[in-house]
Amino acid sequence: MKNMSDIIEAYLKQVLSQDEQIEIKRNEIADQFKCVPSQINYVINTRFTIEKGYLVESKRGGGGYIRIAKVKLLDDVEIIDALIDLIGTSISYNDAYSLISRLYEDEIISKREGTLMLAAIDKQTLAIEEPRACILRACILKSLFKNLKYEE
Amino acid sequence: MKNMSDIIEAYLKQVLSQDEQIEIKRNEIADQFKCVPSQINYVINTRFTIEKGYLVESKRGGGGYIRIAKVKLLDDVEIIDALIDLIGTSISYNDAYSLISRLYEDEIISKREGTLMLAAIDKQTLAIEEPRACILRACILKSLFKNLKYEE
DNA sequence: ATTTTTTTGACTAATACTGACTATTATTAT
DNA sequence: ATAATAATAGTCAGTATTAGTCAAAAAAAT
Repeated sequence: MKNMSDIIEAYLKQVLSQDEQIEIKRNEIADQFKCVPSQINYVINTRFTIEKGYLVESKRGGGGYIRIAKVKLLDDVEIIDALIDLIGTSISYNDAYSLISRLYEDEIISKREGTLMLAAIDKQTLAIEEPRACILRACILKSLFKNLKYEE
Repeated sequence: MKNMSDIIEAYLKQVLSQDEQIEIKRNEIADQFKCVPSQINYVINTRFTIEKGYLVESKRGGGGYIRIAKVKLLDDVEIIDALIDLIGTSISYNDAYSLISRLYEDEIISKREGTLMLAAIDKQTLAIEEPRACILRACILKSLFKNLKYEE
C-alpha cells in the first residue's frame, strides 16, 4: 500500500487520462480519500507542477473548484532549461538580453515576444537599485522562460 | 459553472452578444433566477466592470432600469492607452488579469503573449510583500502594454 | 541518525449570498 | 404646487462556502 498522496495522484491522473482537464472540489476529494483538505494542495503542489506538465487554476468561494489541465511539453524544453540554469539567482540586463536573443535565434520565441520580455525586465521598468534589480530580473526571467515550455 | 452569479453573468453576456447594450429590470432578473435583487448588483459589480470593458448606468424609481453596454473602442492604440490609464500606479494581480484578458479577447495579443505577461507579474514571481508588489506590477505591466503600441 | 516526504490542522483569504436599510424617481392625492 | 406614496435601484455588513498557507508532527527513506 502506497501512501495517500500517491493514491490521490494516481486517481487524478486516471481521471485526467480521459479528459484533457478536470475540475475537482477540494473538499469532495478529501472526503473521498478520508484526508484533510490541505493534503489535496500538497498533492497538487508536489505532483501537478508546471515542470511536470500541468496547469492548475482554482477559485474559492461558493462554486469554487480546482482545475487541473495537462499541457503539452514542447521540444525545446532542454534548451530552455539550460538557459534557466544560466540565469541563476541574479542577472544583468545585458546578460538577459543575450539569453533572449538566443531564444529568438533558435526560433523559440517571436520578435514581439522577445521585445515583451525585454520590456518586462529593463532597468527603467524595474526601477530599483542594482543589486536588487538583478535579483528581481532573474525571478521574472525564469518565470517567463518556464512558461515557454508548454503549450495550451 | 455551478454558482448563481456565474449563471447570471453568462445569461447577461449571452443577451449582450446579440445587442450592443441591454436594459434590465433588477427585480425581474432576480425573480427569473430566484435570487435576491442585491445579487444582481453583486454580479454587475464583480463581472461588468470598466476593466472588463463594460459600462453600466441605472435609474431608480418607476420605470427604473439597469443598462449594461459593452464599451467599444476604436483601434488598438486607443484600447491600449485606455488600459494603461486603468493600471495607474498600483494594481492587483486579479485586476491585471482582467486587463490582459481584455487584450486577448480583442485579439491584440496572442494567448502565449498573455501567458507570458501573467508570468511576469504574478505574486510568486515578484516575491515581495503586497503594497510594493502592486506598485512594481503596475510598472511592469505599463511597460509591457506600451511596447504593444509599436511594431517593427 | 539524519534528511526528506507526508500528514495534519489551525489560521487566512477569496468569493458568493442575503437581507435590512437607504436613496432616487415617478405617480397620485390634496 | 406640494406632499404622500409607490416603485424602483444601491449599499453595506454579516454569513456561508469554498480554497490556500504554513509550520509542526509523524512517517519514510537514506
